[in-house]
Amino acid sequence: MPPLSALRAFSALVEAGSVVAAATQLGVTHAAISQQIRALEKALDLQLVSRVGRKMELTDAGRHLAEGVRRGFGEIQRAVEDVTDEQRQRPLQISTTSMFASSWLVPRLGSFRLAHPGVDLVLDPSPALRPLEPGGFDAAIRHGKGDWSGLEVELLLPAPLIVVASPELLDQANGAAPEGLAGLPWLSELEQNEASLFLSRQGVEKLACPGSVIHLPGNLMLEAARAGHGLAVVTETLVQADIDAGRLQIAMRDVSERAYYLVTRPGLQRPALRAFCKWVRREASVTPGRIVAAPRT
Amino acid sequence: MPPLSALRAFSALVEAGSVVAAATQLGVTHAAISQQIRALEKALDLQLVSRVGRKMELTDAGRHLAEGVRRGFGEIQRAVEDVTDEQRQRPLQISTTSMFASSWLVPRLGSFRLAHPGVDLVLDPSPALRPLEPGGFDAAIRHGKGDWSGLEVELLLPAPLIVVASPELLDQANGAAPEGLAGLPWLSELEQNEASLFLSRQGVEKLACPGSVIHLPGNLMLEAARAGHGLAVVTETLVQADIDAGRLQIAMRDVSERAYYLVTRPGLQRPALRAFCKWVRREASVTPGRIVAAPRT
DNA sequence: TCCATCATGTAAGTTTTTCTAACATTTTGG
DNA sequence: CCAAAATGTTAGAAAAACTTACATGATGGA
Repeated sequence: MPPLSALRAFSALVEAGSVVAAATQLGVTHAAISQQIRALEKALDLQLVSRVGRKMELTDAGRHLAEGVRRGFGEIQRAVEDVTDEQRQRPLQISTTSMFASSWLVPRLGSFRLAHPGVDLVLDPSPALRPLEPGGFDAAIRHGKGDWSGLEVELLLPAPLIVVASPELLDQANGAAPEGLAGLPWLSELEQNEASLFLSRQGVEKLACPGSVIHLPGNLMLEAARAGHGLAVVTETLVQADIDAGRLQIAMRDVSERAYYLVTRPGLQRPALRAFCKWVRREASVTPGRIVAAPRT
Repeated sequence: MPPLSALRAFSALVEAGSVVAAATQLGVTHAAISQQIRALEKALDLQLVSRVGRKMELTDAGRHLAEGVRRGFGEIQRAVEDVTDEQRQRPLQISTTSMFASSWLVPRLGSFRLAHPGVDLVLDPSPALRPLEPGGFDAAIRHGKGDWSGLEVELLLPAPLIVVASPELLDQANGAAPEGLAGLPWLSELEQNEASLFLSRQGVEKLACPGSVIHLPGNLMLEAARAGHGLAVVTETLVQADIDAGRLQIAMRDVSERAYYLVTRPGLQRPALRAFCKWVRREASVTPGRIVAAPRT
């Protein structure tokens, strides 16, 4: 094994993109970095970077090594942070979709705070699956098919996508066959989320009349749907109560098998994260995704 | 971040289990280790090991840190080996079940060697999912439900378990209803494999008469089955040719959804491994698991 | 085209870290 | 209860990593 300090210098060089930047990052002079890189290349008997003019470029071997070393140091850094006091109290950062957050997670948070009073939570309702970097997000709850490679994926709730609207609106659409839906306005979230992909898969752009798509924030969409302002694509699990109460009716359903997944980094988890995952699992099993009757019998 | 050398000393200490052993492992004196551990604990302001007499014991924080650091250094070590061994051409080590190896993998290996002449393969037909440690196995092909956490899992071939026997034997058993099978001898592999778990799940020990289970090496089992020596539990995919040719007939089938999976470590893969995985994927898609007619129509 | 500027490469000397050697301390097994 | 074996501790030696200082080469604007 080559000296670790040389590997760290190399990792910093790749991350920072230049020798001086890497030096600043590690709090040393550029000469230190330069020497370490040279020593590393000599120790491995291998060229890692090649310079064309002022531009730095990685060789294939360099790229491979950089990626592995970055991961390795990341893992170590995370482990160190986990046991260090400052990070012990760092709040759990959970990334999730805004709809899941408002409809499922937030209403249950009281139970979590009761069970784990010492753990602070930060919910980040973001559209995309944020990278679970060290120091960043601890876990994510995502909607999809569970095919995220390189991550620990655990099924929480089966959540097929459905199209809902208020009963009045559907009656008005006369039968609510797919063709009948064409004339109705669509409610769509501002950001990309679990539903927008469904809309594009189904070719809703073509179905809907121009000007009949209303964009609005996710948390307001359900209210708009209940008020009869249009069709909304949602996950069945989250609007079960509305359906049962007759406030919303199912107009269409997706055939693909989608669900909410708990996504974490493989490997170690700090105690607070373990507690959160355990809690989410239990909450999800208490309220399993129910199988409802066929739409519009 | 504490000094990396201290972390490595700590990692070695945990791995080796004692200060002297760790010192030997790193090629230094015991004093060096002792000092590094002390420095690390001071830097983290945290107790990592606690001694009761001569016995060393890890604290909770120590255990957590040790695990993370071990993973991290492992990842780094692997990356380094990948780029240094690229010249040395360490052979790919593939762990798989003996039946899959003999019936599927080996017959296709010619195509792989043709496509990648420079890559040496080592097949290890072992019953259990070997740990994919750095320097050890690169990939495994396993039979199961794909629920291996912490590993990259990719479905290769749907492979339901079935019970087969020669047509003559089944005729003799008169109808081959599950009850009719009770009197027939069972063929079983010596080692644990994809079939033995099925046997125990189905309670075959009770079904079969005492003395009527023949244990033999996996590669001989199919021949024995063809020769009419007994019932064999196999994956459908691997005996499709025998069934089509009428040499074997299906007597029972498992209901659970099982398949062969390509299992790798998450993260980086060296070029030879990437090539192998790609090849396996293509081979598997060329010969997809066919859906056959119901058994014994 | 040329020169100022900026990023990097190199070498010698200094600082810092890490290791060893030697000795002290503690525990275990006979 | 003592010898052996493992660990803890310290001062000084060895090794490493870093800084300073200077050299080289590329870039871009005058």
